Amino acid sequence: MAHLTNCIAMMDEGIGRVSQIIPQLPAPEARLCRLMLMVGASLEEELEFKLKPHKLNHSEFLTLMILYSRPDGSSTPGELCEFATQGATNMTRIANALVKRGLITRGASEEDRRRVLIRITPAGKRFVQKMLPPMFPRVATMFAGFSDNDKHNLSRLLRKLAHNLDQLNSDAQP
Amino acid sequence: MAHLTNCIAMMDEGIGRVSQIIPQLPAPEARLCRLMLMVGASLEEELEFKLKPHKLNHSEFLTLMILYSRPDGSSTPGELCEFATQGATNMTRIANALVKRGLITRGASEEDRRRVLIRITPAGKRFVQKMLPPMFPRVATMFAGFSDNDKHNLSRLLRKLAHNLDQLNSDAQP
DNA sequence: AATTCATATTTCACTGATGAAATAAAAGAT
DNA sequence: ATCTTTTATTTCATCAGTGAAATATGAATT
Repeated sequence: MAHLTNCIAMMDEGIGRVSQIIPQLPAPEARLCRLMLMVGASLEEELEFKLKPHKLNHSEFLTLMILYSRPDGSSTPGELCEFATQGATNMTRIANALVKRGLITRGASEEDRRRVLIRITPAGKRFVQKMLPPMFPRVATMFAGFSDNDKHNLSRLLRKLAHNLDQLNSDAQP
Repeated sequence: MAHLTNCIAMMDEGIGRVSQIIPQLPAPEARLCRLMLMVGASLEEELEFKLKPHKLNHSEFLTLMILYSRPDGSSTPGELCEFATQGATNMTRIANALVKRGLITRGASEEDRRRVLIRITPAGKRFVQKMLPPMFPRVATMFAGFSDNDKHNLSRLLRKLAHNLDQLNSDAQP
């Protein structure tokens, strides 16, 4: 039963008590942080759960989806590293796995022959088109009871939060 | 520079193109999912980063904070497992680590002697009171530009999402 | 009192991810 | 032509987390 709801209730009480001991605590913001962390982790779990039957992990799925979403179905390891937030070593591994399953191909770029061109195969496209639709119902259920306004607002606020996080991280490495 | 913002822009275009190929895709919901995942992961990173200097990982910190936030400063492994979303094996390890550092103690419960009573020590309380305040500025910065209304809305929407996720997971194991 | 259940720990093994440094190949700069 | 930089891969070593099953102890049930 209601695991997240439980944890959230407990967190609410906890932060309430802590902010009595430490009044400088920015309690509403701390609550939002914890909420984001809990819900984010739960969502991550849910995703990995849906991917397991297809023998994909999050990074592999993300990489494949990036390629699928490209007009020409292709990219380079470097670019994929950035968007999938992975180190180069890992991207090599991910590509290895996807190549082995025939979902992508690796080839040398024409213009710059240091670069490797990664391209989704027809089989890769079919694979995505087959695995994606069964996820839709659960995704829709997650946002059951959200009005269009709610969705718009959540989107706006998450983007604002993302922007602030980028600021934080750019100040860190000058 | 703006890593998250970059990834988000790319995700927006990507989902736009995918939903042209697969019209049944619930695009706004899929965008919200990806946003949650990206921002959640970034927040997680930020937290681990702040914890590193104190040689704590997320679970250890969370466990310590739960104890700190209790009126009597105590709990049991079983309860901590639930709220920290950890297996029993792991909780034993976490407790070991915190005991070794003198932040908590382990003792047998009076009422039920199968149970172990875990209690934060005065040193543990001092530790928390010392490590917490330096985090406040960064937490506040994350929500810079959020009106009270924004915060209230974000909180409300995250809780609603959490509730829906709980539903999803309870339907799964009947 | 014997059996079953609940709680926590220990042992063991494994998986998964990670990443630094060395290597290779090609482009760009001097 | 040589040196430097960019890009990707390989090698190697680890680390972190995880978790199932066996063990130990005490409570609850019969």
